[in-house]
Amino acid sequence: MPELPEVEVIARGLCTALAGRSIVSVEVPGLTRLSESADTLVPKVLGHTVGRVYRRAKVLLIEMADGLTLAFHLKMTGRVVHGEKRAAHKHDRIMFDLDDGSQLVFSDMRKFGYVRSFAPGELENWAFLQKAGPEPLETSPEDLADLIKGRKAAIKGLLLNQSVVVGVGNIYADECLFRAGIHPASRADRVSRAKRVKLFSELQAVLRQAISENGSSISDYVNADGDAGSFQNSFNVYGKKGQKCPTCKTSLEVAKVAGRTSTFCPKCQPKR
DNA sequence: CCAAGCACCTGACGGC
DNA sequence: TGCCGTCAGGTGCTTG
Repeated sequence: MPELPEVEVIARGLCTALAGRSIVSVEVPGLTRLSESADTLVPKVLGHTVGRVYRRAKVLLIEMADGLTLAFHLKMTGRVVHGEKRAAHKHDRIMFDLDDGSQLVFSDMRKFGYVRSFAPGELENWAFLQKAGPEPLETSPEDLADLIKGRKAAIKGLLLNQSVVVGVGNIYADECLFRAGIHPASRADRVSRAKRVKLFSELQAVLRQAISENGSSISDYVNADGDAGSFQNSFNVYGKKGQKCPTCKTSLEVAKVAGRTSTFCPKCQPKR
């Protein structure tokens, strides 16, 4: 999926494209899993005008002028694309026709993603957001470092844990651990505070750079205009098992950490 | 409380 | 070719 940078890029693109547009009709082709039935979702959104589009954690939020909010979680393969009205494609889940003739399409090959609606004021009561940790780009590296102080879990698992800090997935976890020189399986309580601060500084840098490069496209991700990102060209380690470390030329290795494939340099990211 | 493992889905790819 | 196992950007639930 789209991690924080990808959802942020989609949200920024949609905010410009959708603000002021109203929803004139909704199609639900091959529906499999909305969090509520199309019968109740569709009437709620018809006729509403988009106020703004933004992101919280990895969730894309389309807020209508009256406060009604649509929340999209893209999970692994979800896409939200705005463009000219077209016929439904194979994995399209819900299509919103807008008053200027354009169309917003949510598609999701693996069907893990979902769309749900919140009445004005209800969003803040959503359990998913209530248990979500802080935004990594709106919190100091020092404060983030202190959040995992003393934890015995693998540091990568904590990066991926959305109740610790939001927005980080497998790509950006591996990339910031490499930049900070920390082995993904290191217990957080065995990593010095200076190293932890370094880790979150690097996390911020990598997220900001990824946003500026339109996100990372492995196979599914495209932005709101349907275009791929380019940050995948800047990966140091993610998906590069067996290739040479860009710093020391050692062959990159993989390990399962917190259930996820983790690629790292055994020399630059020593386990201790 | 924490962490691990599996479940949810479809498709792509590599090995035989 | 085809079948089978493995893997994939995430999260939620169950189990220990």
